[in-house]
Amino acid sequence: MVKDQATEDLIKEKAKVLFFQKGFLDATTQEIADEAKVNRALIHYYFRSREQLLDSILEEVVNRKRARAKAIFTSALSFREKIAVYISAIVDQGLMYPYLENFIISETARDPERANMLCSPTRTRTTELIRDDLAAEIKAGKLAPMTVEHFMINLSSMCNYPFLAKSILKSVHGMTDQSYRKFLQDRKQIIYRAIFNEEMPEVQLTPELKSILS
Amino acid sequence: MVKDQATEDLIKEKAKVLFFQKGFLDATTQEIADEAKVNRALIHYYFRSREQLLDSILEEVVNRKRARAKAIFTSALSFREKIAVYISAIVDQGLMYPYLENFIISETARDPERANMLCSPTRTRTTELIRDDLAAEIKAGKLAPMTVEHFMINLSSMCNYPFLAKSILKSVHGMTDQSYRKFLQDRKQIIYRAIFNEEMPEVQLTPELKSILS
DNA sequence: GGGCACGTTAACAATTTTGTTAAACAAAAA
DNA sequence: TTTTTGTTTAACAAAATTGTTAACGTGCCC
Repeated sequence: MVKDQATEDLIKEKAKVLFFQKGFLDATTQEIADEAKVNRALIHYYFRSREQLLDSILEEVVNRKRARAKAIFTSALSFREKIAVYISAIVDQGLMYPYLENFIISETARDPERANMLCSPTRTRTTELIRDDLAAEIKAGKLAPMTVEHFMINLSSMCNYPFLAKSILKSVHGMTDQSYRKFLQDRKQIIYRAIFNEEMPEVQLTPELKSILS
Repeated sequence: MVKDQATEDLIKEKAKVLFFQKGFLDATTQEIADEAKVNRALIHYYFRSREQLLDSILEEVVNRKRARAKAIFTSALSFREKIAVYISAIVDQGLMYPYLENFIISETARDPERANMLCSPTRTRTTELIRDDLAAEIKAGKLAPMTVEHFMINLSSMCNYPFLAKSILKSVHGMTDQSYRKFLQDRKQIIYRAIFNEEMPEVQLTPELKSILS
């Protein structure tokens, strides 16, 4: 024997390519196996069922998102710099994995239990990491009063929705792939301005942040 | 003979209940037939295939959205009032049909051709209806400069995303159904303020608008 | 080398799902 | 009453999909 973990990782990796990059959200076990060039039975051997493979992928990707958010929001940056980096990270991630959000949305909609599983109370809540910073901004009169929940959702709405609605946007505004990507790049500034009403600062990333965001 | 159009409408109607309200986005033809209490073959008799039933539903719902938007944006209201009404209409629609956006997003992602079909160049583009108003606001210095595309997407992102991410939101912030609905009501003001940086006005709807939005 | 442990494969079984069809049926027209 | 037209039904066929299993292969330890 020589493969072991390697095969399991390969299957997961190729499944993610199908789901997140090729957008084939209802890929069958056969299609996943083909993509990984392995026998379909191996998927069951390693993951028991298609469902559990999806669970495993969903959990991994959500944890990864959480880890990135945590790294950003516990960094030494100023509040507004953190938000700038966060926006940029989400948009960049969307450009790299265009259907990742579709996957998360559609899987949690299909079975809301999954959302609970992923957000157990013991996990770090991103909202808690910015609650005080946000309150300070508001108290200083630099931001219209709102709860941290509304703030976070304004933020993630504007970052994520354009990826979810990709085909509609492209149709409605007659965009090519090229101009769609340009549009998303522009959005980084647009989103920041929509939130803070000022220009987005250039942020110098620490090596640590750089590596976790790559 | 007595049914005809009635049966066809019934099937479509019940399918929409399944998709938009119960959130069963991958309902089978059998499940649709059960919901409508008709024989499954009738679905094929009237709609030929499951796919064409979905097409028909998707087209209807997108046209309906477009018609509402057009009614709002061609009304006699001021620009900011129009936006206030638009926000309110979208959120209310989401409360009524919680999975309608999920349906649109997942169907257009599954087959981007559909998005083209729905947004043919001959259709009225909502963006065109507000382009001039928006330019005037910006010129008057009442709004940060941005293209009408970014403006519209900021708007629809903040309105629609909270419905798409419903289960995640509820998990992350520990919301009940009750508090989730309250949260969405609050968002109307929050979204308006995020865009215009001022309180949302009370708008008196004309009877015509009232009827098309009901 | 022989046996062990694990990975891999092909074949099979079971289920689900879509789409078709021929017959039954019901109302209106002739 | 018979015919005609369009609707509804049950039964069937075909395809797709998931999960299981028994056999096979391959390296490794003794």
